Amino acid sequence: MLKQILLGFLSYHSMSGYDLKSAIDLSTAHFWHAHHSQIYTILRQMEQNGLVTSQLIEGESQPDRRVYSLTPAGEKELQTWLDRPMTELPTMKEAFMVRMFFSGKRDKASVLNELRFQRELHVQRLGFFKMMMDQGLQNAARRYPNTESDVPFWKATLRLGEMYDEVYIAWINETIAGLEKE
Amino acid sequence: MLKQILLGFLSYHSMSGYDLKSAIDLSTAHFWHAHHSQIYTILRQMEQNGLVTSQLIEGESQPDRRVYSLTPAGEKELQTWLDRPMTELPTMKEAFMVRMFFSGKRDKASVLNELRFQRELHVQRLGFFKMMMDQGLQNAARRYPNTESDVPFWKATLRLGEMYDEVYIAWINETIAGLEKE
DNA sequence: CTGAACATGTAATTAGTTACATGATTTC
DNA sequence: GAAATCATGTAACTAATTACATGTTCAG
Repeated sequence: MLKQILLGFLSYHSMSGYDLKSAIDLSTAHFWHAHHSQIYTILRQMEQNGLVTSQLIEGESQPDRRVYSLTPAGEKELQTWLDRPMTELPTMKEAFMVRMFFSGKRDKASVLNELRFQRELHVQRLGFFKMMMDQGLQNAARRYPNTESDVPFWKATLRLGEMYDEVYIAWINETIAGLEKE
Repeated sequence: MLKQILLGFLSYHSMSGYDLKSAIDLSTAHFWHAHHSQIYTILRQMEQNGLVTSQLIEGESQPDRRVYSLTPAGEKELQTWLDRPMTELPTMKEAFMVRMFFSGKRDKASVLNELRFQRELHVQRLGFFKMMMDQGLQNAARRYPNTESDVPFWKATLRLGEMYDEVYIAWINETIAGLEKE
């Protein structure tokens, strides 16, 4: 999956591993994140497979950068993947639910604390999503050409982030209320 | 994470890898699933580390079963994990959002089809959640002793599944409407 | 007689995380 | 003078997926 993300970003324009890491952190991280180590590794791999090419750009005062560009093969790979619709439910991995599932014998107060802490984290991220919705997206779109048609889709993924955190917060409130009245 | 799930289920009562796989499919799969190959591998691993013990039970007409039980060390491991609250947001991996994010240049009709297909899948799963909420949970709790205090937590994770699918369906409707009016 | 359910495993591969490793420049 | 940002990589390890492999019983 990370391969597709890198191909996708490189289809907007050429960039370095560092740039890709920043782009991911600012946009896809809430539904798919990556460590820089994995990004650099996969970029090298894709280069060997002819999906991207790289060019080392020497910086005088800044560190050198290795800038990657899509090859026609890489572009085709991305298109092929996009053209094959997903026909299953995406699988989730939600560590917090695992904890909740097995919390029946835990001290109730500490479960409540953990829930409140999680709620705070979701509230914070929700704020970030709202801020991005207002400002971040416009800036991103202006920076690069030919991304007008992408904006509604970027916005849609952000919107799910918002809705998800809202529902998660509602779920925490409901769960806290349920535990307290027992 | 799967290790904790296996420890958690074994804390209810002893069971085989096959049983664990079924239990996961019926309960935690929507927030954490596992293939049988991984389950069997981790059980062996945990046995070597002294967290569980196993006993081969020969079946005359049925195949042999290897039944695993928690050791005191395993129980302690589970408790230690439960007692250390989660202080970060759980990381998500949502392949469908990756597709959406990069769908700006796709044929609009095929994106709409994919969205409608996903909606159908969520509607189906939502039905399953509602059914489990009504019937499944009671049966599960009755089957095993000392799980009364766990029921509200099982229910809570199911409830999040419900809420999540509901919000996902709402998001799909919103997204389809947005794309259609463009 | 066909498929589902029962039942368990290994091997190969891919993906992802954590740790190790370095070093300049800019901002507070 | 310290911390953040820029910038790239490798190594070790853990986790997860896919494929290979086998065999019985029961229901329709």
